Amino acid sequence: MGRERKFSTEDLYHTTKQLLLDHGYEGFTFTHLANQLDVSRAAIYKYYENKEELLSEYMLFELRSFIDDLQKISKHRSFKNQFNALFDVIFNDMSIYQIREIGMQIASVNEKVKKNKQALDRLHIKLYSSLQTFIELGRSENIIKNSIPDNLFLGFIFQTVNIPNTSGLSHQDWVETMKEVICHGMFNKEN
Amino acid sequence: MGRERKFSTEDLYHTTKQLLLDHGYEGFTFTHLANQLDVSRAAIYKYYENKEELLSEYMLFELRSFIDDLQKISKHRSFKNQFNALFDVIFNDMSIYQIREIGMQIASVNEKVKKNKQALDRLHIKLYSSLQTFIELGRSENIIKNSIPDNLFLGFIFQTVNIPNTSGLSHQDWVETMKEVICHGMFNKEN
DNA sequence: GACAAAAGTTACACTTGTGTTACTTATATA
DNA sequence: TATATAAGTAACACAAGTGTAACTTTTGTC
Repeated sequence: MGRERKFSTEDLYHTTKQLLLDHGYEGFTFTHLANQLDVSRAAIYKYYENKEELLSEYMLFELRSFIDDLQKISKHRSFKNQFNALFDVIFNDMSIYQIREIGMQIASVNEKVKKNKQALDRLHIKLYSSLQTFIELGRSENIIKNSIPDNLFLGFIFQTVNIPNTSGLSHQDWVETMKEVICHGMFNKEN
Repeated sequence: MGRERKFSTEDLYHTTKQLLLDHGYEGFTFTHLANQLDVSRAAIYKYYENKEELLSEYMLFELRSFIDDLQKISKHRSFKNQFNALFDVIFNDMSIYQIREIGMQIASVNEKVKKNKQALDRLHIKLYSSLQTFIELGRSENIIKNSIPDNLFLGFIFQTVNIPNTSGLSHQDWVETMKEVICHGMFNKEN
């Protein structure tokens, strides 16, 4: 019972993401959010005590769905296939890396937020260990260079997502060139 | 004449940079800045009409000194030497890329800010054309792969700066590994 | 020593955002 | 159809940031 909602959780998360990417953590306000959703600000307080609570819940959602996508990668047997699948996941939604950085700014203003942040930490470890097995596969297949530390390998892959494609290349060509660079570098072989 | 200043422009820029990196563009306030500098907020208004004016002036300073550093690179003859020098410049101050992104958010609130932003645009073009000749040298020496667009080449180099070094490697080793990856990729040759 | 000028402060009016309370509106179901 | 209940709003008190005007403090120079 009760009346129909004017905005779904999906609406809310979508708008939240947009506002975070446009204005950053400190620029994100309930006032903006309510205006975008075309509801009163107080309506949002029916569901979340404050901005930290909303953002931590949103981050949990975002990280969970990203990990879900990542898990599917392990279904591929060879490292090469997993590598290609990873790129598909990352380039499917190019904002995970930025969003994750924003998530770290959330202050633990109450117990619920504290718990959400702990849950985020646990998910983060899960994410990392999921990627760890991916890297180990690459090392056992003797594909990844031994001189490269794990976090450099991951950092490189995740940072490439943030390079804006202003080259005129199609998305597909762009991603392929990116892969080529990550695998074999930007210099010709003899150098 | 007049009394001694409590804070230098250098102090101000240094604190500005720190606040920008810590709180982002929307989190940067005159109130914070004044507190950090241990002066009254009104004192800052003696020199800058508003936050946009201060930030655009700061950005000009930052970009100018970066371009100065870059210009020195062209003194090296070979592409390889220029490439190494570029890395030294970029890793000397790892925040340029982030700062530049923040600079784009400045609103043209008055004529002075408008002019500063135009000056920033011109400097940005100067920066890009300076890097352009660097890339052209690399292409003419047949070192850079033809398949790689200019902006991907530059994007890769500038994004690597943002990868946090949590590997335990020394700064020097980290930078060297980074170079290796950019030049020849993360995969072993046979793959 | 007086005084111009630069540097700094205090205080005020204003704007934007927060969190809460008391209220109204809509709807499933008993 | 009445009614419990969930959804939504309006309004208030408060906090933080902005921009400005009137003031005081310091210092070099005549």
